[in-house]
Amino acid sequence: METIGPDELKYLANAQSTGCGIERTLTVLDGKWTTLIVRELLTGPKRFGEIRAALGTPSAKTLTDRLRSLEHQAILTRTVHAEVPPRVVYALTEHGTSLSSVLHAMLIWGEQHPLPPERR
Amino acid sequence: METIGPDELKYLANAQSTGCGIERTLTVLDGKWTTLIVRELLTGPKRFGEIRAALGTPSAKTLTDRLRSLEHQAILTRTVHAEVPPRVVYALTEHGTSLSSVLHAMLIWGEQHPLPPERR
DNA sequence: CGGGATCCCTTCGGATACTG
DNA sequence: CAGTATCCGAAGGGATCCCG
Repeated sequence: METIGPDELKYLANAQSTGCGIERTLTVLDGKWTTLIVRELLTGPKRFGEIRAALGTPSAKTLTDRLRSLEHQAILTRTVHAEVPPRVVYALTEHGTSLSSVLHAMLIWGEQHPLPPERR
Repeated sequence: METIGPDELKYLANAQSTGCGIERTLTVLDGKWTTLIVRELLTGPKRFGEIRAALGTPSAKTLTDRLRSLEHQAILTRTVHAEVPPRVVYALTEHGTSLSSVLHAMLIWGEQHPLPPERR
């Protein structure tokens, strides 16, 4: 259950010769917060403030930058409700939701492997 | 085949409340090159120069930094062969090899999702 | 409330030169 | 060959102030 089978390994081996889908995934999941934003939205659409609070309050600028990036890549949508005060809701697209497979793999790995003595 | 099932989703939902294994995985797979290094070594131990060439020749300093980081986290081992010229071989530990599940998920996702019109 | 505009500091990562 | 040492520019990300 830990590692993948021989077939998948061969698949990975082959991938390294090509442009490699891994690099594409890394491009999308770039930056310190991106992955966590996606994780947050997997449970449903959320407002700017909700996302911010859930992640440990990164700076507004940083969060805005990341959200814009994901929006441009069609990972999520941004909806502004013309109210006072304004309400902005972010929701994953189908494209973004499909990232759940990657996040799930990360979650499983992280849980099964406690941090080693040293880091960095 | 795209997304995960309802059970796994619920699992992810729960995870966001906790410290979250995802963050641990992100800590390990930090930086621009780390993930690619692991991918490279999944096919077997390799020398410094081999890794460098395979990744598109990052600077020696950068690669050294990443390799040291992974070594400290017990993701890989570094073996120096006392020869002239020296030969240094990097190999994944069992711990490192187990990351293949994560890399595999990334590979699949990247292949199934061509880059959107815009990036960043 | 959800930003936009600035300013600023830290970190990442590349370039170059040198060494065991 | 596989580094180490040093310098450096670019980008990431935080803090603060202001606005619709």
